[in-house]
Amino acid sequence: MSELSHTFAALSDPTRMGIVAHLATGECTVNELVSKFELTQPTISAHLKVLEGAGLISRTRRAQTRPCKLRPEAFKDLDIWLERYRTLWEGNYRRLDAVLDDLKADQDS
Amino acid sequence: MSELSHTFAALSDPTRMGIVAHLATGECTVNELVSKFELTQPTISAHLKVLEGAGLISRTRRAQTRPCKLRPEAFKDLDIWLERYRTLWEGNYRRLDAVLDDLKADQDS
DNA sequence: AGGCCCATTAATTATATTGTTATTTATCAA
DNA sequence: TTGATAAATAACAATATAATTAATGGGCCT
Repeated sequence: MSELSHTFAALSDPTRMGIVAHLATGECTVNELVSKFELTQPTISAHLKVLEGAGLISRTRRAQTRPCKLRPEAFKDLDIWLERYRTLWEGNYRRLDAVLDDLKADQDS
Repeated sequence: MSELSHTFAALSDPTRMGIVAHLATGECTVNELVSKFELTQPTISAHLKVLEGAGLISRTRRAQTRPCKLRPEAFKDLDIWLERYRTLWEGNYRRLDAVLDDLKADQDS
């Protein structure tokens, strides 16, 4: 149910990629991101909403702030998707059977 | 110069994800894709243009047809990007040093 | 309660995306 | 050269995205 196309859409904006890269260093609040990227605060909030909707980040409440952090599961899902294509550039020393099964399943759907 | 955000944008459309999945089975022409996805030929052509612009596919000329195939380098680039985040969900048995170096480089830019 | 700070929501604008139909270009084959 | 087929381009409509400013909501102080 994770709708990977939403994840890709969320990552298709350079600002959001930047936010994600920044969050890789650890949690941070909206205003911290506002001062890092030269955009207004509502713009940053909108980007965070997209990232959250795609499952790339999660948010909590701490006093007045709403710190966000990366959601590992989203990245794991990306890796699983990419796995299908790994044989394109790597020797096929990984699970080629799984790749073929996936493709078969796609054709049935 | 590979502009990963373009790659993500290209993959953010379900039709284009479908095209990519289909191309994983091998080369195919525009019309083959038209009959697989229920969209008009110009629409498919437009999608292919986006995928080509993002470097995800390459195209050749064979008689009247323009077969397309996946470009492994694009997927490799995705994997390299994802590498930074792998420590989020895996034990950090991979190149943690490289991850930290990357983050440092980002902050300088 | 009143003020301050962090963040969201509303309204608006400009631009990009995705699809359509109609037309054009290009290659093959007779 | 003519006709057929493959694909690209043009013109256009509908919707989505990303940014802004202005207004609102909510938690923390004294």
